[in-house]
Amino acid sequence: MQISSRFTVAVHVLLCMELLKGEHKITSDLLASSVAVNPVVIRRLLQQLKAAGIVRVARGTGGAELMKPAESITLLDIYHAVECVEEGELFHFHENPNPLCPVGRNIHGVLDGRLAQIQRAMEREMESITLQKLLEDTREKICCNS
Amino acid sequence: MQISSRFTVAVHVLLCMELLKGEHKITSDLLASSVAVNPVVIRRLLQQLKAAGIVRVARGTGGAELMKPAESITLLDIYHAVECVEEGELFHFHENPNPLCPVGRNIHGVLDGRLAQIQRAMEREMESITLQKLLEDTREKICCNS
DNA sequence: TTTGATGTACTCATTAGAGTTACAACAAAG
DNA sequence: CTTTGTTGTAACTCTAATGAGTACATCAAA
Repeated sequence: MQISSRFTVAVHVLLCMELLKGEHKITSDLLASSVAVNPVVIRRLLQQLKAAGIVRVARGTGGAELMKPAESITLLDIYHAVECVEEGELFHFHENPNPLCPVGRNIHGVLDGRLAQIQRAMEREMESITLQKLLEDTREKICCNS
Repeated sequence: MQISSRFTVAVHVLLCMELLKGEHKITSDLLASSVAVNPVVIRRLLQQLKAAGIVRVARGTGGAELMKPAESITLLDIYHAVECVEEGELFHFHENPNPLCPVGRNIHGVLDGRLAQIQRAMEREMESITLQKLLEDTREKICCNS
């Protein structure tokens, strides 16, 4: 299975928030129109980002903004905020291997560490990419094609 | 979402094939009993591993075995064999960002490379782990607890 | 011809994701 | 204190992927 599109949508939304602030009030409708999904999907996503301390959302009056500087928000933070699965659980392990089989009895002991190692490699890479870098890349591209 | 348990089941199955050969004929029933799933699930999995050139399955008479030495089978090979998604598609990207928004217009250009970079990190780690290493780890553990 | 496997077509249940509608709760402006 | 424009959230549908299971035709070798 793939990692949910909530992740790429979340990055998209955060970029919008920083790049369009000033020009527009950042409402779920505006974000929904940029991403091209239903506004309710955006609102649900904003709730997850809020719970993770990444954004603030103004109820009533409307509008959302970052709660931290973009340099201190990494792709890993965003990933953890929007992915529902427990930390350290990228891989789905089959539950009840047969303890009577020498392999079934030991498969967890052999594999668990390896799987964690693979996941860590992915997370390290995510951690190395900040929202700030993506903002710079985006600004540069906007310059070229507008 | 998590990576399907087909992956860990596949690793389990391949370890069984090497460690139990000689002692038992490697049938889907035997493997199913060690993994604790339905034999049909195992047969379907073996078809995918066969298509990837990793195993040979004896129709009629029954029995399965590796087609390559365990040193030359990596976790990445197994992952590619059993995961249905296209190569390079760990992340699910939202399809139609709004080209009228400067962010929507550029989000693919900004993110695609980064996502590929993250996925490569994961795949490099998978590639570094061979079935042979896992076999050695398993033999060692079996020694200790039998 | 018997035997014990595999290969595969079905059906079914469960789960996660995503889309949509509807509406109560809310904050600020008038 | 009422209007206005939003957010927060419940309820529902739809789709796709996974996984479980049954049944049976196909097959190879004894």
